[in-house]
Amino acid sequence: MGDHNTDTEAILRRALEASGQRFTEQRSAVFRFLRSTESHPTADEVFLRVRSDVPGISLATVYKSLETLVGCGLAAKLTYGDGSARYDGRTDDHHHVRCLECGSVVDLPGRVDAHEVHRLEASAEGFRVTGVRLELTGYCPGCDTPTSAAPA
Amino acid sequence: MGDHNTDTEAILRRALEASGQRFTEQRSAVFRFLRSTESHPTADEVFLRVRSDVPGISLATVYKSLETLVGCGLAAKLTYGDGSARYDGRTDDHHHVRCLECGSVVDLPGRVDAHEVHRLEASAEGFRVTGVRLELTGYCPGCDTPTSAAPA
DNA sequence: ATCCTTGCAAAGCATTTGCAGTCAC
DNA sequence: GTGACTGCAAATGCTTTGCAAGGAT
Repeated sequence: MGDHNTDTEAILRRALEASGQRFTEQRSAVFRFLRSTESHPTADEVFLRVRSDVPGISLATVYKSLETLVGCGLAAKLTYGDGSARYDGRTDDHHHVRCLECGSVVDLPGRVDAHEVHRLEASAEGFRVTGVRLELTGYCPGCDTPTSAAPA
Repeated sequence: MGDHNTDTEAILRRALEASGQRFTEQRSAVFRFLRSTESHPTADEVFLRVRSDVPGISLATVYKSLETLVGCGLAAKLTYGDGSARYDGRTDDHHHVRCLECGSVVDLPGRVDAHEVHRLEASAEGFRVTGVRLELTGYCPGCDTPTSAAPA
């Protein structure tokens, strides 16, 4: 059946090799953590967490590793207007809901209809469209309380 | 028929007054420029351009004015992972296409079907959804050349 | 007259970079 | 052995902030 950690490592090795880059403990730990969580962590959160696997790792290396993973197509970078970027270990096409209060980002199970996307693409005259990004915004269960951010 | 500049100024005055803020030449110039362009300028671009109307204006004031406009609902802030935020004077719900090469952002005429959005909202369990953001990415006519960013 | 805004300069923060030592291949 | 990677610290670039002077109501 294949060991999960072994698979993950093999995926990383293959992707790195394909672009002439080297497999390192640091990159591996960052990749493993990203794959293991659905929390869309910031670089700093990855740093804090990965320190338990690779004690001496530096924040700069975490940034570099994340950038490498994004470059290999093994992770995605999510940017909102709220301070730091977040990273997503899921590489399949999917959407997110984001809480405007606490900033948490959650995966959506559904996907926007491809026909709709094509229709919009057709109106993007002159552009060669290569991607779509869709994001819902609102308030998560924990933040949607009478005391915080009451509806208009 | 209504004078366009007068209308724009009245809109701003009303919105500012509603939130206890004051009408100033600087805010007016920033708002006027944002309304007059479809280029989704960065704060710095707004600054450079608005200097011809208000010679002594500072970059800090441009940032503050933009923030004020966003707060009043008279502008929107667009954030991508590429350096600086961009500002949009259109406040109606619409989508964008963004060039991955040069960073230009263009308005899309169409809108994603509301039923599709509701379907996705339904899958965002626990969240109270208040907004959608959809963005196409790709290469604009000027950047989509054989020499730059050849397809895979 | 009140107190919101401005402009300036300094601070803040996330991210990137230069470089010497180290490690993967 | 070679060239890529790491860790450190300094640098960068966008944005925000503190404060005194100026301006809107």
